[in-house]
Amino acid sequence: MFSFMTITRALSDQNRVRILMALDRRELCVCQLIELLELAPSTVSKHMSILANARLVEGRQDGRWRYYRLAGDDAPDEAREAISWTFKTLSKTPQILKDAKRLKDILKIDPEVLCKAQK
Amino acid sequence: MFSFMTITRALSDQNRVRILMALDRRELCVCQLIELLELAPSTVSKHMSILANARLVEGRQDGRWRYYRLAGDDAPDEAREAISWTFKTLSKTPQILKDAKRLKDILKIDPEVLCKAQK
DNA sequence: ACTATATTTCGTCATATGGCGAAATGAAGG
DNA sequence: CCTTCATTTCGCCATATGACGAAATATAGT
Repeated sequence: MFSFMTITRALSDQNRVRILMALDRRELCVCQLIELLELAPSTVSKHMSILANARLVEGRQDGRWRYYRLAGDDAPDEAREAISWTFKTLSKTPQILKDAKRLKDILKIDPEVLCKAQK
Repeated sequence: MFSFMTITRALSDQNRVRILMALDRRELCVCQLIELLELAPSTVSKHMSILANARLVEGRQDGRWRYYRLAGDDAPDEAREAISWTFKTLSKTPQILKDAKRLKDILKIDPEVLCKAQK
């Protein structure tokens, strides 16, 4: 029950759900998520720790950057099922389609440049 | 997206999830849920309105009593899928089994008597 | 080692949420 | 219509949550 509640509480914030959906079939670094959501770095970082704590995402360090991706096969069933329910439900919604479109542009920018531009 | 968030926010409270699970294959009146959760009537009532608003449960008036049951076929797919994910995930957990056991005893008591005893 | 910089942690604030009791509402029966 | 009583609504309080900026941390390159 505890891990279920951790998942539902993680999913109960719109920005975290948008992050989850943005990670569809690719990993993103924190500064790319900052750019997408237009939130402060510290806020996004907090969201990522909540999502990671619920085992919905996994982080990977690559040099100065930290990349996050959706939970893989090693994650608990509960988390993987939550992810597929979320995707099944939201893939075609306006907000998520809008984010996907915006992400296309963000991904064109070299992360190096993107991060610098954020200062 | 809005209705999805309404559902995840409804599911993000443990007492509401316990209520949902208690409604497995039967309807219950508010005073029975009060007895199960040991919360104030006003608190349970609020929880029910949040669950109903998310279309996870439906209410039915029967005399002085109001009965709630899980959303049926008329509910949106999102809600029905949320319910089945919840049941699939939690049916065998200690808290829910404990509640089911306690409910057996509560159901033995005539609602009329139960309500009076709560005053 | 020193500097630059991507991310996290910490402290703080405003708002949201869950809890209760008191009062309002609505249905049944005198 | 008046009372009873199950439930809801309202007002309040304590705590939780999401936001930010400043400071701390960690890594790459010099």
